[in-house]
Amino acid sequence: MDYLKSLNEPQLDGVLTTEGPTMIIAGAGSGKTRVLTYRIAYLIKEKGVDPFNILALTFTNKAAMEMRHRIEQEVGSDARNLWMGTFHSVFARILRAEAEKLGYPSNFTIYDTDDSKSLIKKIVKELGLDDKVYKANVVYNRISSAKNRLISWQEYTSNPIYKSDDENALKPEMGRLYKVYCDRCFKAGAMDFDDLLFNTNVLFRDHLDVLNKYQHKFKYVLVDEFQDTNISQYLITKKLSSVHRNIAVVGDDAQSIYAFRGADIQNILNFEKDYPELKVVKLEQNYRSTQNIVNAANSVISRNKAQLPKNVWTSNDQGEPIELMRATTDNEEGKIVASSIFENKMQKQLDYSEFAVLYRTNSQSRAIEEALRRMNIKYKIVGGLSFYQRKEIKDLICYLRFVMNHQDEEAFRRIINLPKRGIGQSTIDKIVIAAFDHDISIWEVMNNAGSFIGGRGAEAIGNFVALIRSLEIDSQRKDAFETATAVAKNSGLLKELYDDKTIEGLNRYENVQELLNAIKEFVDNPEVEDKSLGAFLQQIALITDVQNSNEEDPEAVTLMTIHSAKGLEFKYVYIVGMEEDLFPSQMMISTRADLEEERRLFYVAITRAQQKVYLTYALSRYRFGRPKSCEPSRFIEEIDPSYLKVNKLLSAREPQAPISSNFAKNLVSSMRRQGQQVPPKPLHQPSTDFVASDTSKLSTGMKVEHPKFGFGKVTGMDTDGANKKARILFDRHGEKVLLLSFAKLRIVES
DNA sequence: GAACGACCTATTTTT
DNA sequence: TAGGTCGTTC
Repeated sequence: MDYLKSLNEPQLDGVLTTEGPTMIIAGAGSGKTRVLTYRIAYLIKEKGVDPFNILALTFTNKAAMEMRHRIEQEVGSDARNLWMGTFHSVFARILRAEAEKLGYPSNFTIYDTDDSKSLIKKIVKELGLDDKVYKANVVYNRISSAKNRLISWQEYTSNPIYKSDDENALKPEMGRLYKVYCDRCFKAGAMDFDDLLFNTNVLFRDHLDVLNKYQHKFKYVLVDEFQDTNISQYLITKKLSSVHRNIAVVGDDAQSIYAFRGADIQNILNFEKDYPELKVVKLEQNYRSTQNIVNAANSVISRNKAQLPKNVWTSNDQGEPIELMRATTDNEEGKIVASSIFENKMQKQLDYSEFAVLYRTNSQSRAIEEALRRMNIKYKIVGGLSFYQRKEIKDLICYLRFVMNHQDEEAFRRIINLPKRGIGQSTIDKIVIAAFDHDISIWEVMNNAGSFIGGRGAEAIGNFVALIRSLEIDSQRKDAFETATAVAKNSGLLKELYDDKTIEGLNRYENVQELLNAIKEFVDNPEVEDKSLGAFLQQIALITDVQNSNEEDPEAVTLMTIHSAKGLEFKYVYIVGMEEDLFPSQMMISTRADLEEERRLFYVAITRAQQKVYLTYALSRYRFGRPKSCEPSRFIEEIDPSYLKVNKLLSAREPQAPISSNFAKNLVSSMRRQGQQVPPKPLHQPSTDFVASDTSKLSTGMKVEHPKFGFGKVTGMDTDGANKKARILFDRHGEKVLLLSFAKLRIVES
């Protein structure tokens, strides 16, 4: 029990209170993961609980992997039998075992967001609706939020409230879209991410024998990041733990930042009502940050009304105050941040990996990236396009999906003519229409292509069907790696990429090889029992994040949104774009009136830092193409001034621009009153490397450099209103990207 | 199917 | 401003 000695009293309480409902409120940096892992280790080692009877749920793959790793360190290979993973992966596993009860094939496909949206786009088109009114994004979000609240399409279409909501929003056909979308997914033998939870609820509601089985199996249920659960997830855990009632939830209401996708902070605020005998443990000691950081964070979050009472404190050093820096423009903000990072690294002898720059929106990364690049500081961006979203990867995966599930419509559309085999849009339309007319599946139509389609199309389809058939037979005899290799080779995908000798083509070929390597690793992993292609597909369908631990670079600064920073920590944290309407986001406040969630987001951002926080804002920022003058964020004012310092060393000279904001004026006068030295405004220096190019100087064939995309080639010109834009081809993740740009280019070669 | 011109749109994000 | 998309033309 040595491992328990390092814990403080409440942490120990959190570990030892194994029986009955427990809620662990874990402040930022309070050792939450530690308590969770030790709790599981304690159950297994000291209480002799079979790992098979423990269910531990997390939100992200990263969190699940980290916890599994740490538990393995404590309890060894026993941990293998733990039921631990993300909500989606655990319930996908259960659904796969019980799929037939819901009318799904056990090898059902999991649609990712791209699949779902492209299906919605098609449905909108097929129903003859206006795709500007029914935007795929909006429809998807509406359906998703209904599913997350466990509102089926039947309920949705019959409830007058939703109907009048949609009518008021001038989207009266939303219910119909919801229904058709569900029908199509079902026919395709596919579940989207939300279905994995929705259908688990259906399964447990309609099949009490199944519920009963899992209720008795899972004697101990643990939920991490509980503040992020939605209703659907909450009800599943509630049902599962209703027999043994050993449910432990761990979370921090102050860090609930996912309401926009259905997370309900009420789950954590009302947990006590569902479990009157609830034991509440509060982890309030912060081990991560300095006193200044903890206190500043507290002073901000205490303004929220909806929260559980707690007092986060630390016995760490007082540390340096939070430092506020002002820039005149967004580009200058980047420069200030870059040079501050450089100075700190040199003075304190730190690695660049100990710095993070956090922003509210992804678009803010541009200015920071440019500045870092100019100073030759390496950086990595978290988020963005993941490996599995790259075209060539998704192509191959869709092949694999279709081999496993011939009903998978999205996969079918993607691969039917890839590589080109003479099956054009008209043939595809014929297939889909025939399937619809005869109420049979697309696969059945293709199997009888002669009678439904005829002609040359039928022959091409016949070859395709034969290919898929032979691959299917392979998949029944061989493991995932052998099957995938056969698919890549026999489909002609690999050859097509191999024949492409351009740099991008080589890249794509390597990416496909990398995917095959990943499958090989999966097959060779002794812990994996089921080495079939289906098992592999199930696993990767739920991996969506880019985080690749072997890509760790100690010499790179991390750039990311605040959302993706959750759960991480850095010595130095720069929070940029501290401007009203940007952070807090104007949209968030005007459409959802949710200032409190924005404040929690700010809280999350500050509490990532171990040693020091910098806040920066610009007086002017490009937004939607136009420079816009900005007010400093209200969150700056909300920090107790005793933990805040205004930087004095930004520049030696007074700038020309007048102080434009009242807040800045007030700040300056209050500093003068307190006898502090007022910082001079920073000097604006126009960039010399990348100048806004006069498009008349550009012409087809020129090689240009873009600060973000690197080198590209001008392929032509484009008229956009009164402007001329250059059309430039860049290579991004192996995909060609056409950029229509008329600024920030450097001519490399005419 | 590339090239061209015209037009539209614009959070946060895990699974 | 950056970026996408779509119909028309060659």
